[in-house]
Amino acid sequence: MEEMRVVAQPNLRELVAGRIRQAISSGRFKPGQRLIERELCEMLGVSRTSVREALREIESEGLVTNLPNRGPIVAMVSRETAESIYQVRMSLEGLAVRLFVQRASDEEVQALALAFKTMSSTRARGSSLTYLDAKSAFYRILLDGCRNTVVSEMLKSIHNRVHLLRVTSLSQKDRIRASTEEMRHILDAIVGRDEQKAVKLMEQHLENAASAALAAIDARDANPAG
Amino acid sequence: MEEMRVVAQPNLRELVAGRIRQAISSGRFKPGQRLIERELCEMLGVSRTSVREALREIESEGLVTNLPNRGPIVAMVSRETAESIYQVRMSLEGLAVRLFVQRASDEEVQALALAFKTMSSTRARGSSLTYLDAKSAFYRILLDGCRNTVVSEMLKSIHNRVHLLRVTSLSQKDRIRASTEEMRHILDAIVGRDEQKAVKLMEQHLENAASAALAAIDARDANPAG
DNA sequence: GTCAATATTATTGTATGACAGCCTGTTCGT
DNA sequence: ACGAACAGGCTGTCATACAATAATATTGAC
Repeated sequence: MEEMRVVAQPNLRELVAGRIRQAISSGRFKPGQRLIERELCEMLGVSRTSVREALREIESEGLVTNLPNRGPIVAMVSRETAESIYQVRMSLEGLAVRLFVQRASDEEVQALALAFKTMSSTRARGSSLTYLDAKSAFYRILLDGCRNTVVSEMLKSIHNRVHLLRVTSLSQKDRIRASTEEMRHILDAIVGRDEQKAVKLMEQHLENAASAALAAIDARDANPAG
Repeated sequence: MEEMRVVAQPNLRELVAGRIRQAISSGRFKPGQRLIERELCEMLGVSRTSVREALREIESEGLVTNLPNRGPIVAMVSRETAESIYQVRMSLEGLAVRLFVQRASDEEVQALALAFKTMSSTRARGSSLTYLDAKSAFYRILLDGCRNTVVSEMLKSIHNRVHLLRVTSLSQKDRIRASTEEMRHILDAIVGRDEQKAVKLMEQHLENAASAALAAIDARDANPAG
């Protein structure tokens, strides 16, 4: 047994989907922007077949909207949809945190604590990019520790859609600081294996996050500049 | 303005996806069965392009699993996955019922009551098919009344995956009766606009449903016949 | 006769080219 | 300036092709 392949090699289409996803999440492709198949093909050096299948996948994640006979555009998240997203997020992250407390090993809890530390220290220096990376790492550990692939998948999708908003954390420095503080408390509850408390704190945290995000959206929508 | 088209005409690929979905949900395609592209093409009279794109869509809903270089099979839901599905379902239907109580108009509540009546009466005569149809109708009203498209979409997907189990309601007659009784109480709470109670009852209901389903799965897995 | 090596086949994964149909913007006639 | 014909771009779908891979059948050794 030379090699145990655990991670299935991704298809070309998976790779393409990943690249497009990243371009959207990173803000390189902006909401409302058309995604023209030919351009994506040239940009990625693959055929329309692969691009189209990748787009179907991303579409079902809600990152892309398909206008009939017009083609795909980067999804534009309305205020209503944003509200819906946050409601679902609250519900599912509540579940996730509860499962994590119930199921995660002490090592996983420790890894989560470390990830939080990294996160809060990257916050100190500027570079909002690495802050988001650290936050992603934090969530990855949380979702893995749940041992529930369904909630994991759904929350990954939800998080991508939240990134699409790109109004939350970035715009309000105060909110980042408060958010980190809230997460510290959540972490404490997790470390103390206090299920109820962790869930409650997570829900409050997301309630606050939602308020901030929705306020930012309202500002955006009121502002003609977009 | 002769006609206000509200419902976008479905693409060919959407139609194909719908047909395949239906074939899976109805049990015509059984878990583990290979879905060979050529056969689907012939069966539906469309090209591989359309079939493949439809399969991508269904795959991301969890109804189909893609084996690398082997192609898609109807998803086989393991006990673990079933547990995960029910945990998520509990969480999201809790949210759904809460939103419905908060937001649904009196007309919608009444429609829900009617749908339940239909459901419980179809239960009296045999025909488990129409019972499931009536149950679908009930849920459609519930999800529409939520005014949260995100939870709606996710629960549709979850319900499809639950159908895939096909061990829940059908196998145990007692369970159907008890389930209907539980739903009656949920409905009562909804009609009374008692949010807390409705959510709690729904969670209990799904807890019971999960127990029954998991027990049936354990029986299935213990039985070599499959 | 059994097992390993090899050939065969079936099917996917991807690319290419084609074309009708739908939008959009433009030009042209009036 | 206003609406109608026109042109271009893009999607939606089909057909075809072919390499890569997995499953199956076949051969051959012992």
